[in-house]
Order: sequence, then C-alpha cells, then structure tokens
Amino acid sequence: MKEIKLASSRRVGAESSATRTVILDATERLMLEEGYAAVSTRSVAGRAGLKAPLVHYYFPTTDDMLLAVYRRSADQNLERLSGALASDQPLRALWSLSTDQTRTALAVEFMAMANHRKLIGAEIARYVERFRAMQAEMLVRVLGDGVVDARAGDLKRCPPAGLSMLLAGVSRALIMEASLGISAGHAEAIAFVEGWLRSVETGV
Amino acid sequence: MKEIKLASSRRVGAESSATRTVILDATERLMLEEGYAAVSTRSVAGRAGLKAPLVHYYFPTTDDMLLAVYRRSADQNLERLSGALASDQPLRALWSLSTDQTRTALAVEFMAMANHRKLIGAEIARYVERFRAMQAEMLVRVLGDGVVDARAGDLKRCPPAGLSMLLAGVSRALIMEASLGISAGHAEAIAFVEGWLRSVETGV
Amino acid sequence: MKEIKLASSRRVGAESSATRTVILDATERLMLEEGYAAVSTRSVAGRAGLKAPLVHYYFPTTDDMLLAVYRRSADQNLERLSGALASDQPLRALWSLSTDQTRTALAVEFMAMANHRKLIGAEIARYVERFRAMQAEMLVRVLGDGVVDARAGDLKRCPPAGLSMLLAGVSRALIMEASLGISAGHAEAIAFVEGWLRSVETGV
Amino acid sequence: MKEIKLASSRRVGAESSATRTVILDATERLMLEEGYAAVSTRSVAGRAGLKAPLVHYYFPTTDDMLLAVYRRSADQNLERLSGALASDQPLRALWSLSTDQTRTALAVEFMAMANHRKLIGAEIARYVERFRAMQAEMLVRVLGDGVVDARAGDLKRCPPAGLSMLLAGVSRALIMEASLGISAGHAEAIAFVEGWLRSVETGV
DNA sequence: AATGAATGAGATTTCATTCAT
DNA sequence: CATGAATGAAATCTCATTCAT
Repeated sequence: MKEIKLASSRRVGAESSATRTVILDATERLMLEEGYAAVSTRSVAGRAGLKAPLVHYYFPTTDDMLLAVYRRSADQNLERLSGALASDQPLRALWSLSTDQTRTALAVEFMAMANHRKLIGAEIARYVERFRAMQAEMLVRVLGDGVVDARAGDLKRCPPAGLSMLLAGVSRALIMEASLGISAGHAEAIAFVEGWLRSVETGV
Repeated sequence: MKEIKLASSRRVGAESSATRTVILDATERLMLEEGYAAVSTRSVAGRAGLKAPLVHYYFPTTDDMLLAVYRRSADQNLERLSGALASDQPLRALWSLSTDQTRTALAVEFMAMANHRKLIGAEIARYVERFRAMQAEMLVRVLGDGVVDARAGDLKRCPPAGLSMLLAGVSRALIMEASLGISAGHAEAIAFVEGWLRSVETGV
Repeated sequence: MKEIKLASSRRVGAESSATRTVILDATERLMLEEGYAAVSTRSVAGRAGLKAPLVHYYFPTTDDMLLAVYRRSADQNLERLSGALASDQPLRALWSLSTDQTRTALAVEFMAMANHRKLIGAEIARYVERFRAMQAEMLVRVLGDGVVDARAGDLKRCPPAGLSMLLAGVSRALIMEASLGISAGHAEAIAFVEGWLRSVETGV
Repeated sequence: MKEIKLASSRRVGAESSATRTVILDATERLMLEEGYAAVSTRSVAGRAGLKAPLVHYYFPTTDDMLLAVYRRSADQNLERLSGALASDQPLRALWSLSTDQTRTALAVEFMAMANHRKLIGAEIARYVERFRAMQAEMLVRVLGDGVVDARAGDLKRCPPAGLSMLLAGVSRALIMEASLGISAGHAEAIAFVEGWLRSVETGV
C-alpha cells in the first residue's frame, strides 16, 4: 500500500510568472498530443525549452504540476459554463461546450490519469460535482414544470442531475472514441441529442 | 522518433502454456487493482511469482502482453454479448453486461491506455466496431418497425447504432466516475435507462 | 515524520556472486577512505567499475547494500571475537581486536550513519548486544571470583558488562580521534589499559 | 578533485544579526533531531522560516554555517567547563558536563560529520586539544601528589590526560549507544565511574 | 537585507529489454 | 523453459550555489 503524499503547500514561483505559464502550457499540449503518460518533468522541460530542475522549482512535485494544469483548465471551464448557462440558449451552449474537442479531450486525459494519481482524482471529483450541480440548476430552470419521473424512460421527464450525467457520458465517449478512430454510431448519437435539443427549444 | 520494432523471429511460448495464462491473469488483476500505469514487466512478474525475463519469453514486448490481455478479455466479451443478444430479454441483458463492474472497468483502463499505446488503440477500435454492429443488429430486431428518426429527439426512434453508442458512453461514465467517488446523477441516470428498458419491453 | 521502509526481502544476485563481492568491497573502501557520506550507488558503481543500475540489481535499495556490508563485517568480527575469547590471552586478544584500526573505523562509520539510517541503527544494536554478552561471559571466566562491585571505583571489581562498555568506548574514541589528528591523552590512555591488562594477567 | 574555494570578498551578514542566530539555532535543532545528514541550506532555511539564499547571505558555504554552529557550541562548552573546573567539586562537575545529553549528542554529530568535512574535523581537533589540556590541569590539581604511573593499571594513578581521554570516550559512547537503543553495560559503566568519583572525593 | 529565478551536478530508482547459459 | 546478469534510458527529486534586483 503506497502512502498518499499530500501535495506540498509550499508556494513557489509567483502565480503570475511567465515561466510558470510556459510550463503549464507545455504540459497541457503534451497531454493532448501524446497522452498523459508522456508527461514527465523531463519531457515538459524539454517541450518548454527549460531545464528540468526549474520545473521543480515552480512545482515541487509532479502532482503539484498536474494539479495546477487541471485547476487552470477546470476553472476556465467553470467560467465558460457560467457564460453558457446564462446565455439565451443554455441547453445548446452546454452541449456545444461538452463536445468541444480540446477541452473535453483534456478532461478525459485527466480522468484516465486519476486512477494512479489519487490527488488528481479527488480534485476531479470536486469539480465534477460542481459542474453537475450548476447544470442541474439550469436544467430545472429551462425544462421547468414538466413532471419529473426518471422511471418513465422519457428523456423529457428525466431528472436534471441524470440528464447532466447522460450528456457528460455521451460527450466524453464521443471524444475518446474519435481519438481512437472509432466513428460507428457517432453521427446518429449526435443527431439524436441535437434532435432532442431542438424539440426542447421548440417546446414540442 | 521511436523505432518501430519488427515482429521478431524469436521463439515465443505456446498459446496453451499454463504460465502464459498466469501472466495474463496477473496483468489483468494489476490493471484492475492499481490501474494500467502500475503494469510493467517487473510488476507483472512479481505478482505472478515469476522472473521478468520469463515474461519476455512469452511476450517479447510489453505491447504484446497487453494486447493478449485485451484480446482475451474482448473475446470473452464477444461471447457474453452473443449470449445476451440471443436471450429472450436482449436489451436488458445488454444493459446488464454494459454495467458489469469488472469487465467495464477493464475496458475503461484499456481505453485510457490507448492514447500512448497505439497498437492497443487500434485493436480497441476494431473490437468496438464489432460490438456496436452486433448490438445494432439486435436493436433493429427488437425495436423494429418504429420509424427511425434520429432528429426526433425521442429515444424510441433513435437509430440503433446511436443507441448502442449512448448506452456505451453512459455505462462507461458510470463506472469511471464511481471509481473517483463521484455519484451525482448516477441513480437518476440508471433509473432513466431502466425506465426506458421497461417501456420498450412493455411496448408502452 | 518519514515512513520507515523495510529493507526489501527480495533476494537478488547469488550470495556467492563475484560482482556482489566487488560491490561490497568498494563500498567498504569508500566508507573508510571518504566517510560514509561519500557512499552512493553512483560512487560505489564508479569505484567498482560497474554501471549504477547493476548495483541496484544486487541491492534494490541503498539500505540493502549498506546492511549487507555491515553484516559481512560484523559477522567477521563475531568470528574473530570468538577466536580471541578462546585464546589463552583472551583479555589481551580482545583489546587488540578493539583497537584494530580498520575494523573499528568501519564500525564507527556505521554508528555515525545509524542516526539517519534507522535500519542500520537497529542492526547495530542487535550486534552490539551480542558482542557485549560474549565479552561479558569471557570476563566472568577470566576475572572470576573477585567480588564485583561497580560502586567501588576499582577497575578490578567492575562488573563485566560495564568493563566491556568501557573498553568499547575508549577504543572507539581512540580510533575516531586519531582520524581527526587528535592525539592528546592517547598514549596515556593506551598505557593505562595495557597496565591494567598486565596486572590482571600477573594476578597482582 | 574539488576546487578549493577562496574566502570570497562577498558581503556577509553581521555577527550580531538576529537572523544569523535564528539560522544557527535552526541548524543545531535539526542536527539534534534528525542527525547531521538532514542539514542542508534548504532544510535549515525551511526550519528557520527563511529562504535558502538568505542563509547563503550569512554563510556563503555550508561549511561556513556548520563551523559557526560548532564554534558557538564549543565556546559555550569552554565556558561551562571553566565554571565546572572552578567549582568545589570539579571532578563531579566535569563528569556531569560530559554526560549532558544535548551537548554531547551535538558533539558526537559533529565528530561523525568530520569525516567528510575536513574543515570541521580540523576545528574539532583544535577544540578537543584545548578541552583536554584544561581538564588535565584540573586533574593534576585535584588528584595531585599520588605517584602517576599509567602502566600500573590503577585508575587513581592514571596520568591526567589519559583520564580525560577515558572519560570523554565513555561518555560519548554512552550517548551514542543510547540513541541506538543500546543499554547493555551502561548502568554498570556509569556506576563504576561514579564509584571512582566518590572514592577520589572521600580520599579512600 | 532579502528574495525570485535559475542551474549544473548528482542521488535513487525503475523500466524494458537482451543475452548467455 | 527458465533464469542470472547486465545495460541504456529515463523519472523524480534534492542540493549548493549564483545572480540580478
């Protein structure tokens, strides 16, 4: 049983440092292009044009670095989500966000990584619960008074949290499978969700 | 630039060897218990009570070993799926299979790994396309004559391949999130799918 | 508080391997010539003309390596001590052993190292207690029936275990100080111990 | 071959600075609690609540810092020793000083470190010779007229410098072994020395 | 007086893999 | 079949120290 090391609280390198940003950017790009397993302090340093120990100056442990990348990305997502939910087509905006290639691909990488980076896993869990709550709130507002009954098997009566979960699962699967070159059923699934969106919008 | 290794002409352990099976079992257990990143020839050998070079005798490269584990598991899944599709409650049997903890967790690990193991990714793509085709065939048979129209936003008129995709995405997300301790929306999503199943079965 | 890692029980490299011996020898020489702080897998490998990972093949962790060196040396000392105690001048033989430059210097290095290598410290404690018991047994035999009374302040009536402790302390201090270039009082202390030895032998 | 660093002309913090004292205190505490190997500019800075470069501002090299700690401690010891030797029970006061846990433990750490810190070793040698001379002077005064003859094997006729050496060796060994959890012979050795003290005091 | 940034060197391991026996 | 021995490559991190500000 491995000991779980807490991410060090030691603060190093100002939040605003340009070098710090360069490191986060390089890590993010690496994860997207080569998968999270390609991320090491060495590879990040190389990609960023820095020496490896400098990466450790800013992020004492690799977990610190990955957490910083995740938080930056998740915070951006929170902001975008806020905007989307406040728009006049919140459902459509949410779906558009969920199927954003880059953002979702990054989120999927982090989920894959969570299995052996417990700190990352815990952080993801926190954020996902927040995302889901925000979305559910919007869904209540938009889908409104219709009688909710999960067991009806009718998407229009599915409870908000369930809907949020379904959308997340489908969008993540689309992105993940696409990266493997899988396309079977994708067009149909997308068409279905968009059909549903339209039907909700037109109130039919 | 990594060198691409040609299939070596080296002698390799027979498919039927008991030791070979021990290695596959150990790898599978390791992946499930500690995540795919915990798999190395060393760790597998340790878990199996063997020496590392012996693992290489049976599987020249780590990819060979992982591919063998994946194929064995995927072939078992194909068989189970065949059985499920031939049962008298094929839809329900399919959903039950999709939410099987162990099998799905393993599949998710392989998908996570696919990003930096291109051979694995290609193999997964091949199998997923087969799974989806088999399922679509069954869905056509069961849901049959209803007019299919993805853009209707009605689950009962969703094209089979799309349905298969949706179910896969949801079940994978349930398993993956559960392993992170996320539960928001899970009960609702499950209830929804099961409500839909019932409504299809009862023909309502 | 750092976790104390147990020395791995993984057995690697036959006890009899020549390379294994080369590594132990190199480590011992390094400790004697440059102090225990100079010992690293790298430096040992360099000194032994080997690659660093090979050292780890034989000794998975640095503690494993140091423990092996300590045990080999301590076991040799046990044997020598046995011989000394069985000789016809056991007291003199013991003192001669205690002031053996190389052996004692090595023991002193290990004691110094024990502070931050808890495994080493525990092993030393075990051996020292054994050494002291063996010596006490001999002292009882040789100094025999004289009434023992520690509080008399007379070396000839000091309890055996106390005598053993005193001799160990003095001999270690002589060696340690000599390595620092300190000589004040050394000749006198040595003369004193040897005078005592003679007086015991001649029974005066 | 290491380069010998010339005393740099760089500015250095004043002797009187409070920060300087904080650094020395932190180093001393670290050495006592975790052993000398735990001392690094980083760890000291951390313990003192300072940044590493500031430590270098006061002590250009690590050796400078360690030397300062040693000198401060040794000077305090000199003073205490002066007091002890001037007391009306100088022998007992000396023994009490020699077995002072903290002071002796620190001295032992420095001795252990001396092997690979040549500057420290040289400084220790200088101080030890002074200590021994001061003690010998006192011993001459107290034990006085008895005919000195090291070869007699009688503690009461042991030359002063030899006595000083013996006491130092025993007390250091007691402290060092106690820290390893060794206790065999300790009570007896202590009782013996104290018995001797009493017999000298009572003139028996 | 203090600190953020940076770096070369090194420590301790782990890994996949090869090869001779 | 099986294993002991060996190795190049890399991962993660620490250290002392410098320098500009």
